[in-house]
Amino acid sequence: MTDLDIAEVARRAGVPASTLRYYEEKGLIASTGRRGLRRQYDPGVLERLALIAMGRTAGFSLDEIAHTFAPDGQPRIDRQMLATKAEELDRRIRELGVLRDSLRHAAACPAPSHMECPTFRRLLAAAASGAVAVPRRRVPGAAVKPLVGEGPSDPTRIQDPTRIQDPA
Amino acid sequence: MTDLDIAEVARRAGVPASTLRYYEEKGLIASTGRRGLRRQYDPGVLERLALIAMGRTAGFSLDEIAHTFAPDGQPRIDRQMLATKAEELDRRIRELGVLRDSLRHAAACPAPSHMECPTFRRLLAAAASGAVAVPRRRVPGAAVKPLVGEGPSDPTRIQDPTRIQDPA
DNA sequence: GTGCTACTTCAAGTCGACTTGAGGTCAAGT
DNA sequence: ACTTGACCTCAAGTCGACTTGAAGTAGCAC
Repeated sequence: MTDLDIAEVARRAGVPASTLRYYEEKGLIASTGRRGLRRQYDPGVLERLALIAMGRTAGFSLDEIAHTFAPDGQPRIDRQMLATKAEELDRRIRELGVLRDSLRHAAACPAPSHMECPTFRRLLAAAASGAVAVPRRRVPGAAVKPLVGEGPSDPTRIQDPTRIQDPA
Repeated sequence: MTDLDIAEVARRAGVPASTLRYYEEKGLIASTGRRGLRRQYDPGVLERLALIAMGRTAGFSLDEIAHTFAPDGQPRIDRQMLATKAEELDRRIRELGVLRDSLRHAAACPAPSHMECPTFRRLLAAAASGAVAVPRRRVPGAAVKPLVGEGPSDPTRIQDPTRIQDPA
């Protein structure tokens, strides 16, 4: 048999064996059997792990990733969902671009205090205005909320209006 | 006095009051005093909160952000650190770009199974090869590791070689 | 002076993705 | 046969950034 030992899979995939057990528990991967106690894996698991890793960095949760695998194990990918995620990612990329520029500017700006630098303040305002949002407990690329359309409304309110405790 | 009540700050900054208390506890913000029990804040706290939000989305932890405020409360920003963070962000942005393209392709690709699509497999390989890494418990933009340079070495090994349990 | 209510404190809980530890098992080498 | 050592299971712990809940308090309207 060409099956791989869990240690071998761990080595090749660059993840600890404990993670493989965890993934198995979550239904993300499956072992082909045991040799003694030890899990054996089909080499194809490496591809699957790569897919999982990719999904993770794209901002999917393990549960979401699990759902993109059809019952038969083949990746049954919801194209609409992918497109949606791609858009979220795209938005996030642009946000981070603004941030990166802000950081670069702040690093180069000669103003003694950054708060006195108009450019920095402008970037700060942009960041605060909701153009940039911080994902709530989620991996990197994940977007936060649909960012409901706001008109040129109340400039005193920044960020997400849904999370207010006392709207009175 | 023009000080703001905690509820007002919460409303304007778009964060729950509990978060403000938490930030105060962590030393990120300070109240100017109390009216009765209630915290009062200088309006400048809004700017500071914006700064904090920006730092968060740039991938700083709250502790790191706290350090970028000098004891006197003025943002004393380490330019070198900013430049470093900007670079990390830049790298992350490029990674996410690859991911986004992968997702878009997968969404558009007519191949019945994505695993049979050469383009998808190529992107997958790129993702698995370490070109894209998933930040370990860290907010969005944070980079993971310096990604030590690898030559055209063993193509069977993917990801981070330092996290192996059983190197035997 | 009595409520109402939004605040207060402090401890504990939550979430996701794993990791760690204790105690046990088994294939292989000597 | 015995030892070794990497695997096994299962429960519990970790990390960061908050949130939640219980129990208490003070400003303001009446």
